[in-house]
Amino acid sequence: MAAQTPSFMAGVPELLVLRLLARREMYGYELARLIRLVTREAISLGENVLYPALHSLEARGLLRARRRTVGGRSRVYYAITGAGRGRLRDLTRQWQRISGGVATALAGTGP
Amino acid sequence: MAAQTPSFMAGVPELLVLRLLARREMYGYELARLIRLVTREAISLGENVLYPALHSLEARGLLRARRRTVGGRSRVYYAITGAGRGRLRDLTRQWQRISGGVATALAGTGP
DNA sequence: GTACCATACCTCGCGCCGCGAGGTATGGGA
DNA sequence: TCCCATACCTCGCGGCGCGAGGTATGGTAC
Repeated sequence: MAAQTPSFMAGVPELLVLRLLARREMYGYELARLIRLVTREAISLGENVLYPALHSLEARGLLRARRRTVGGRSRVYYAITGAGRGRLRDLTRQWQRISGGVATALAGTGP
Repeated sequence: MAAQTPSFMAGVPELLVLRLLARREMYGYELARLIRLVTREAISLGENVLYPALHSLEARGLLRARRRTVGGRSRVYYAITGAGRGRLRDLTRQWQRISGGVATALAGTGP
């Protein structure tokens, strides 16, 4: 098990993307910046992580994509679907269970 | 990206094992039960996860293993090393950063 | 007008790691 | 004798983050 640089990041991009798109439609680059902002720099998703994630989510029917041109710039806007919202609920529950469990374990007595 | 059943578990076994062994020496089977107990059933590590993790941690010098026979049963006891404690500090910091970031993002306004 | 940076999108491949599925051996109670 | 809890183990799949790279355009500075 256990990498030199263990991630704790598995599944997090999917969760954050769904969560932010549940508020409003956005495009990739915007999402990347917002994630840094909303996590107070704690989490920064590279575009090599973000774009494949968006494509996968779209292919699975959790997002819908449409290309728009705004101010001479072509952007791909993503919106969450009904299935996406269901998935978001599941992931949120799972995240809270796991992170709660770890928090409890870390809080135990000892150094 | 994104599996059907996304884990949120990456790195967690390593973190929990180091944390519990920082309290006292233990053997694998005992660890498995204690993790379920200490996380209030939120996290359950299968032995297919736990044993490879222990072997990897030992190979990397973060744990020390010794075989003991107790009550007619042969057990492999693991103890954390100095390097292991350093690693535990790093992992704990990383975990708090990531999980804090996610919590902040999830807490944002809107469903 | 051309150099440069921010914007905005993309792909390939590596390597890690959880996890399902399976296996072995022993002690003790029904 | 059967069966369960204890106690250890391995193999292989598949997902996914991430490093490293690539393309194209608009606006600003020199």
